[in-house]
Amino acid sequence: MRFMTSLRFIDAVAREKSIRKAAEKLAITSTALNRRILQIEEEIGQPLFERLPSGVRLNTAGELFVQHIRAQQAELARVQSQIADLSGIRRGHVRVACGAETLRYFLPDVIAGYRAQHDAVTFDIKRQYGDAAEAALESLETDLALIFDPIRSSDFQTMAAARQSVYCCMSETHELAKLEQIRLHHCIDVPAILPTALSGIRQLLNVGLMRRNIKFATVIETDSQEFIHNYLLSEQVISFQIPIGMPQEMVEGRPANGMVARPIDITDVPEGTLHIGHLRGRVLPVAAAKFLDSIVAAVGSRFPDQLNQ
Amino acid sequence: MRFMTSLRFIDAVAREKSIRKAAEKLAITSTALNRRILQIEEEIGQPLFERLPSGVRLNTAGELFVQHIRAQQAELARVQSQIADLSGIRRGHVRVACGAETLRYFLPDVIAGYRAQHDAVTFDIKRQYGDAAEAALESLETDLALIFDPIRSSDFQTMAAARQSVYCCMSETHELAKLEQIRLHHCIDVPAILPTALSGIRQLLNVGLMRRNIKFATVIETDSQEFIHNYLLSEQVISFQIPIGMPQEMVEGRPANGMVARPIDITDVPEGTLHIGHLRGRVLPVAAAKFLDSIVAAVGSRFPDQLNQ
DNA sequence: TTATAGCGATGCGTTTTTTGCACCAGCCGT
DNA sequence: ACGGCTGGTGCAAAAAACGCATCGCTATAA
Repeated sequence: MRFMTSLRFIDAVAREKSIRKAAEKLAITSTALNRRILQIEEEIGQPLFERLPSGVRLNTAGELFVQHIRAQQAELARVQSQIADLSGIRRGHVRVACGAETLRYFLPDVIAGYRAQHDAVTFDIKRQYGDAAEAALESLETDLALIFDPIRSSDFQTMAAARQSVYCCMSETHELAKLEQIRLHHCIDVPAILPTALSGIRQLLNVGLMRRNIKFATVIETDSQEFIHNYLLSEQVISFQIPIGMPQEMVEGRPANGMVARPIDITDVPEGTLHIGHLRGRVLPVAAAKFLDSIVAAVGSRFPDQLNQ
Repeated sequence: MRFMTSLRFIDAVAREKSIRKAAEKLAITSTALNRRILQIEEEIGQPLFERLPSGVRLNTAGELFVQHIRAQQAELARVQSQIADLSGIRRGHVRVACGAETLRYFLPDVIAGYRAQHDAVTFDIKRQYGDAAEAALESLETDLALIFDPIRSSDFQTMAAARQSVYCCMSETHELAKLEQIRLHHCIDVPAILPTALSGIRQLLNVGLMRRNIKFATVIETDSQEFIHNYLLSEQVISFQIPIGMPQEMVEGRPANGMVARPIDITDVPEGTLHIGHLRGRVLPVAAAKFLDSIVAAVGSRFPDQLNQ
């Protein structure tokens, strides 16, 4: 979009906090970029950036203006999507921020289902922890977020929610696999591989551990579910997951790919909530709104007991 | 604002329904304007205008896009005003649509009071009947509206309201001036000068006339309050007005400039409501918001019995 | 202290974009 | 059939944007 160029440039400089760096990313020279910015500042009537020896930084006016630019970009995207929609071709682009839990089985499934009907819609999936996802929503970098506990900002509008209890995962040959249900005291000094402290699952676990004053023998801490998944088969360790992050047969207690899952007593580790929603007050582009409908429907069919708004 | 040029042009063409006419207004050639539009249409991916032999007309996509352009312009104005505001100088521009009633005494008074404090704020006052004012709000051509009955659109957000009963105005030498209160049957066949059928006052009068099956001897029908005002002194005719359209002493029954006002029994002619507000959901520019505060305060002090929201 | 490297700003010649003129094709009412 | 209106197009001139070289400044390192 030609008429957005200057605005996009300002946004880029605001992000990079440097004209030269932004210019490089935008594939133009710093002088051209610099002059565009000077020109806009002149039109506004006052500077938008503070000039520091190490680069630039938004001043108060700049903050306001950049906020406007981002809102404007999101609005334009929405209108474009709406226009594309009425010509029959449902094309568009959806940006999703989600945690590792939904990334593994749930999202690929829902997206594949959606794209089977609307193959002109493209996706941008970003794995982000709760607060980063919320920040991305607020800066309009993302349209939808799937966050597993906790929600901090009141600007998050939940469109669907699912209660999720924590399961203990391990190789089917693991000692604890013989139990129907796991209590935390079973896990004392059992070698465990845990997600990082930022993850919602980890935070729920911590609640239980603190309450009962229990410690795992934490072998590895990682933010890679891929790694956890593979490692469970290489050593007799336990790990933790919520239903939406597991294949259906594992949730039902049967082994899958050599692994099994056993529920943890909820008196030991409380349930968490998976929140699915967007920035409060935002009107989503058509594609994003329709895709959100798909997600809500998918959550509803996988967890029919849940109350969705 | 350089980056808005193309958008402003499209808006102009949409208004003029002709590229050549719009080009003339914008002081450029039609070819330049034509090419800008073709370019944007190409970027959007589909035409925004239908080409007719007599000019152009927005198609559905164009409607959506122009709506976006106007919202975007209003938003930009708001942000600019906000930026200007934080640099201390409260400058800005406020666009008001109002009926004839508030135009005479009320608005000049409030605006003068406001400008005494903020002389960098400029005003654009448009006299418009109710539905035209509401349309102007919706197309973002105006910021505030003061409408005297009835409100049709649910997109109008009332920020202050005042109940207003109708008064009968006449020369102080008029026969009816001797009465304390006027009943409609007093006015049978009395020569009267009336506002046009679009005015709120006229509509309230019609209610009473229909109910009692009474007719005035309508001498003149006009939309000019100025004319009515002057004519009352030239011939023994009656006219009608609401308190906000009269000087204080007239409301209290004393003569002003050779004229007096007498209340009409509200069982004959119902009270109406003066609505002051803006487009629902719209965030007003700083100047407009502050000025609205002034209006609300002024209404509150003139009509202290009224319930303002 | 000097040297250096990084930053944004600016003068100037070049390239790209936009504009205006002249003109075309189509439609409408007379 | 005509004149008058519409939007669209080829081409040359005007204007804007761009890239290069360079300046002044500051922070960091030697």
